[in-house]
Amino acid sequence: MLGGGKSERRITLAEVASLAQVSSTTASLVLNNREAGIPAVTKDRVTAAAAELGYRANASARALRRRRTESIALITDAIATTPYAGEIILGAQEYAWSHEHLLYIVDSNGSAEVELAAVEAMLDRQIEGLLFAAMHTRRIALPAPASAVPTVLINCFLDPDEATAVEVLPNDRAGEDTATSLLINAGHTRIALINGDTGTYAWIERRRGFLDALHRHGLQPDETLIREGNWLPDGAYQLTMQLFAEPDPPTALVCANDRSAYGAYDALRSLGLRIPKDVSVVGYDDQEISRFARPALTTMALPHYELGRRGCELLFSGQRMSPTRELIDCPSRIRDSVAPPSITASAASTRNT
Amino acid sequence: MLGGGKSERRITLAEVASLAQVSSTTASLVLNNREAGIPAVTKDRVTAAAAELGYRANASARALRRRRTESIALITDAIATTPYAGEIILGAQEYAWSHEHLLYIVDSNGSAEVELAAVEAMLDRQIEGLLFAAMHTRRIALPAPASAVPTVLINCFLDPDEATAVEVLPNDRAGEDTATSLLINAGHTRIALINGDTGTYAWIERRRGFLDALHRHGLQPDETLIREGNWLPDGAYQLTMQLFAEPDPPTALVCANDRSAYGAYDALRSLGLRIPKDVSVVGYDDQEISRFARPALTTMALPHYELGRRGCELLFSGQRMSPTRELIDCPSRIRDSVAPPSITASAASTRNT
DNA sequence: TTGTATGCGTTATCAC
DNA sequence: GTGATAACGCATACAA
Repeated sequence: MLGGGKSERRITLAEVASLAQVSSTTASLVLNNREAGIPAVTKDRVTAAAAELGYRANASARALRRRRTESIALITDAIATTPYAGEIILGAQEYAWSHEHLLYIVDSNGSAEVELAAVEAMLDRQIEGLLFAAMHTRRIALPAPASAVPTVLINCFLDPDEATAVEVLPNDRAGEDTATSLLINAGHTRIALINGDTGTYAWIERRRGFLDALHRHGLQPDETLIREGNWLPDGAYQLTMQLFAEPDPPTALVCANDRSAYGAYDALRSLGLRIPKDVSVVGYDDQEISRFARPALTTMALPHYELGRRGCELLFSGQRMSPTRELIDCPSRIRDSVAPPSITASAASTRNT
Repeated sequence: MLGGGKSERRITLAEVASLAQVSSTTASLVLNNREAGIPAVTKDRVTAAAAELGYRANASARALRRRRTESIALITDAIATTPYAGEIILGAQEYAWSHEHLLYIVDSNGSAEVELAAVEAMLDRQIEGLLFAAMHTRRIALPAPASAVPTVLINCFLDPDEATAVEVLPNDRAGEDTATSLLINAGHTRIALINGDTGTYAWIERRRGFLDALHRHGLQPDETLIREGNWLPDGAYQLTMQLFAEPDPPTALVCANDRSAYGAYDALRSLGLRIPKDVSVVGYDDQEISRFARPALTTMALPHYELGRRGCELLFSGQRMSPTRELIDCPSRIRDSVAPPSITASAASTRNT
């Protein structure tokens, strides 16, 4: 398999040296910019010879000798399921590239077995660092051999008990705080939270952020306005219908993800309520289509690219990797789904009480 | 940068051989399953020693010697901009993995300079094959050095003049034919095409497929029903409004991409037309949100994963790579946006003539 | 059946 | 300043 292409043998350092009439030692010195005080003439002869022959160092030989491969690896779960999460890869790759490193990538599909095998395959290849990334923020376990090499976790984290790695996570808490504050600053006081399933990082942190915002603005959270769906439009649709069937409905909805916001949109529309005139809505995740929704959805973006980039940066920073958790802010995407509460809507809701 | 991890020195073959009390030759033979007629006892001693020490071959040394790295590279443009296009990476990576190869990845961001540098960096590392992938189907140019190694183009193609590579592309033509046929089989005869900008592969092929379907079913294409937008909702919105402002409007819309379909949805909704009761709509691309749209959009999926996988498979197949173009079918996603034309709608359109 | 010797291409050591 | 020479870890031709 994988037979060869135009296999012209590659030029070796020895050939360059020979053409330049120096030893390969000198050639190596020159081509690696080891300022060992080599006269310019010699230098020029070597570089000229290298250029003429189109010499490029054999990375395998160099790696064997130097014990450095200038490669790192990124191990992910389920790349494909999350649109735009691929930007994590991009961020990591671009940072690595800008530091003369290349990136290997393996998607484990969530299989611990594959993860382990992948780490071993990478270590065999003498990679210099390891990046683990999850497409949805979640807890993971590190394959044991990973400890042989600096490791950074991107959008995932270890069991706090054995938290022994550098972690980079989106600041969902601050993000939902921001989103909620958008509503509060617009004048809303009865704000519902449509969350997803219980237990995940996003669920916990976004809920916290929601409550943070209320508290900071001196608003009492109303537990009856905090609901749990399934992160999907249909769940949010149901919840929205319920919320507005009850007395004193909210004037604004914090949907913990965009998909839920779409469900809420549908529900509100079928109730004859206008967005944002009658009800304001914010989402989370900034899915592509949110920009095109009508009205365009105000939401928080996940900093996928930045997570990948920063994770890689931390890996390269090479400080003796004291276990830390770094939070990356989620930028807001302010669009058209938020407005001040309408008199009538709030009056109506008051009347219903 | 990138200082070390727990740098326990790795076990070498020599150490295994020494523990097993054989020469490194024998150890090598055993561990590489070279059935050179080595007695089971010796074999066992070696494998036991290797296991005990946790020996794993140094891939750099092996690559230097064998001249094979068991690595390939994927060079992409703009991974991030297309949701789900990342599946190309996944498909390629999984196929490579299942054949004991690892995948390097570089995103060139469309820069020819980066592409060239990437190819050279990859060749330095003695990769065995090269994959080029574009996130939107398009023509690309291959950096010259790429010819040193087998190369496959995924979702992109060369200038036909110098078509000298293996190409794997989505069969947009057959796909749009299928989509259009869905409408025709439902009974529609006045079908409009809302296409994107002029000139791209998708534009050309989807248009062809649309016409193919009409012809095959004995329908005369009506040029006034073939419109060009901008692949975006707003363009499709305008076009839809125009189409339905004219006499004898269509009863069904073939939108050449899902985003256009969303724009059409909005336009139809604002015209008070119901989907699919009054007007049927099909899209193309199967964006995530199409599943959640109301009604759920019938559309064609791009076979990203399969493109990546098949591309990699062709690379490995290693046939002397005669330049070929292989088309991968786009699976249909049949949902709720297609229905037979309503009597009133078709009656109305006839009346208007 | 197994071991010795050599080379893969590069870099490091240490003379000159 | 420059050049032999050895060594990185492994695989193989050849010898025994």
